[in-house]
Amino acid sequence: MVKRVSLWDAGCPVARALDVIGDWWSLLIIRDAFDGVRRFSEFQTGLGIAKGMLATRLRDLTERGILESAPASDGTAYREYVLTAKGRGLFLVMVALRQWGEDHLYRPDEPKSSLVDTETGIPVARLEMRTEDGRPMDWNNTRVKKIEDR
Amino acid sequence: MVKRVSLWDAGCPVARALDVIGDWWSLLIIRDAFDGVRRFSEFQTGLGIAKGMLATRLRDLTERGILESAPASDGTAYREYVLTAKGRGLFLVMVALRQWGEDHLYRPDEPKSSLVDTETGIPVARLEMRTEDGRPMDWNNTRVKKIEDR
DNA sequence: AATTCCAGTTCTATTTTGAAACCAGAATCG
DNA sequence: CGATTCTGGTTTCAAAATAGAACTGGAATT
Repeated sequence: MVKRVSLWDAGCPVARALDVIGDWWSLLIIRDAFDGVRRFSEFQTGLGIAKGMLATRLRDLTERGILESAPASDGTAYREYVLTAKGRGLFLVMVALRQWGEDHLYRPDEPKSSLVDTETGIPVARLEMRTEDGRPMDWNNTRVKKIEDR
Repeated sequence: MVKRVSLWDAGCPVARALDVIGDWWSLLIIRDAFDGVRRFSEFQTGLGIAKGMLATRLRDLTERGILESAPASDGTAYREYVLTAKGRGLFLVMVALRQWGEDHLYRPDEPKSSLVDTETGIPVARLEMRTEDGRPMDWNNTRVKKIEDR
């Protein structure tokens, strides 16, 4: 069927994640889902995606357990797509992408949106990496440790 | 005539980020770069990517300031590709993807690799989101605030 | 000097995508 | 109620991206 390369079996969690949500549209659909978009037509007009693409993406994301379809909340007989727990788990990925985008992809004079606490309006702090015992950590102090199974 | 869609101008940092690194191969190349891969042939055999694809991806990533090409460190006349500061800024995206992948894409009995401190071997802690004043935060407590500039 | 290695480019066949036309069932209008 | 529009797709087709193989030319190795 799909001749496109997959690195699922390489055993790298990053490769697996990209296998699931690494195509062009998936993360944008998920971003919109985090923003409260639920209906086919909302995704379609909001993203400017072709309907055929959207249909297959929504189906794939649903099959993969990232979205699920539920009866529409407005009482109509239609259905809507909402994030599952697994899908909501991608929020930190979105935040990381957002922070990187804000840092590197805006001219200084360009207006930016920002992510804030709904109640207080206080912005989200930068994500940071620490060891499990709480010490700050830097990318060049890390390595990937293969765990032999069992 | 049919241009591939770009959401750069939507003003969303996530959309911009995906515009730059959102295609199928880029993040995998960047992942390998974080793992110390530098040479064309290393990327190529490591990823199983077609040479033509790799060549255009490396060019694009270089043009976009994520990689830069430098004289080879082994003394030969070849060149190698290394992450710029902007590229290294994607580390948290990788960590977020990795943690999500570990959480949701492995069967319980499957071996996983993990990211640890080079010195101590202590694993990296889970990323978490906090407000700037240090209170933990959840995805459903956030909203995107548009900033009108100037 | 001949051979192999490296980093590509070029070519072609196959997939994927984007856009538009079409469609059936649900909802809305008059 | 019947006619019309809305919703959520599917089908169709051309254009673009991709995988893979063959080819290239300079660098390194023998």
